Amino acid sequence: MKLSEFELEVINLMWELKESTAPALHQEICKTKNVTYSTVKTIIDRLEKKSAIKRIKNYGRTIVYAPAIEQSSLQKPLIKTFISKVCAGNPRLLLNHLLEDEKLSDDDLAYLQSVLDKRK
Amino acid sequence: MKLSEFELEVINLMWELKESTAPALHQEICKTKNVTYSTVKTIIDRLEKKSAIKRIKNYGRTIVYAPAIEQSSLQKPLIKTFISKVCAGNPRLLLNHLLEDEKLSDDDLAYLQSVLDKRK
DNA sequence: ATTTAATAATGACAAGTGTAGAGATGAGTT
DNA sequence: AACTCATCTCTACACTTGTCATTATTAAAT
Repeated sequence: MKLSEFELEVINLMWELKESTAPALHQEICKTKNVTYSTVKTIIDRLEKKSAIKRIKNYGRTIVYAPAIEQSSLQKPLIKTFISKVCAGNPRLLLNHLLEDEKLSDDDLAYLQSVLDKRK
Repeated sequence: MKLSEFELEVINLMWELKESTAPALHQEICKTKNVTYSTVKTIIDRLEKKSAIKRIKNYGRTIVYAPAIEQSSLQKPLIKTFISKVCAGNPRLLLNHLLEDEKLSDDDLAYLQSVLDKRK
């Protein structure tokens, strides 16, 4: 399955919220981008056509959607592709960004350390 | 600047090779994908129009191209976007892939260790 | 029961992308 | 000088993507 950037943005919200509606997602997205309800709904429709999300119930006429695929099932191939395409043979920058800008949990750090120990 | 996936693939080769020609790049890409010379040349033309690569000389009629932008100038924003879009708040999988599948140099590992030490 | 305001469905369009064929052109070969 | 083959240039086309307007529909308010 291949999702566009915008589709990815929407399904990410969906994973975060567990379930949501078109009006709610529109509001959420409007915090960062100025797009109409129509635009967001189109993306939702496309996600549905791709079977990435599904309708689970209704509030009045409002459709409630939920993810139909797992986050990791999308992440894995994307990560592989990204690293090979963007960081081809030179992962240092990525590493750097991860360590400096992302908030790694203590758990993540401990994991990192354990891997490093093994490598020695 | 925004490059498509295919454009990215080609300019990555270019960074690796320092300079190259359409026929050479075509051959290289054919190792993994079955595309015609025309297709590859179109991508090269688009990269040129976007000023991502430039002509530096000729061998006979064959044009030699070289990157016109730095690898890191593209990587940085892409990495930021990617992590926020794909790994939204959950960088563990990415970390994992980096550590397990990518060949990190000793230098990279030492760097990692030094960052970890500082965090303690 | 009517009206209204919100939500959904449909259709559309320009730009970008992957893909390639056809024709021009010229460097090297005979 | 003529020819040929590799390479370049130009054009094209279907598909995806971001974007939205319009129209249909119906729950809720009057």
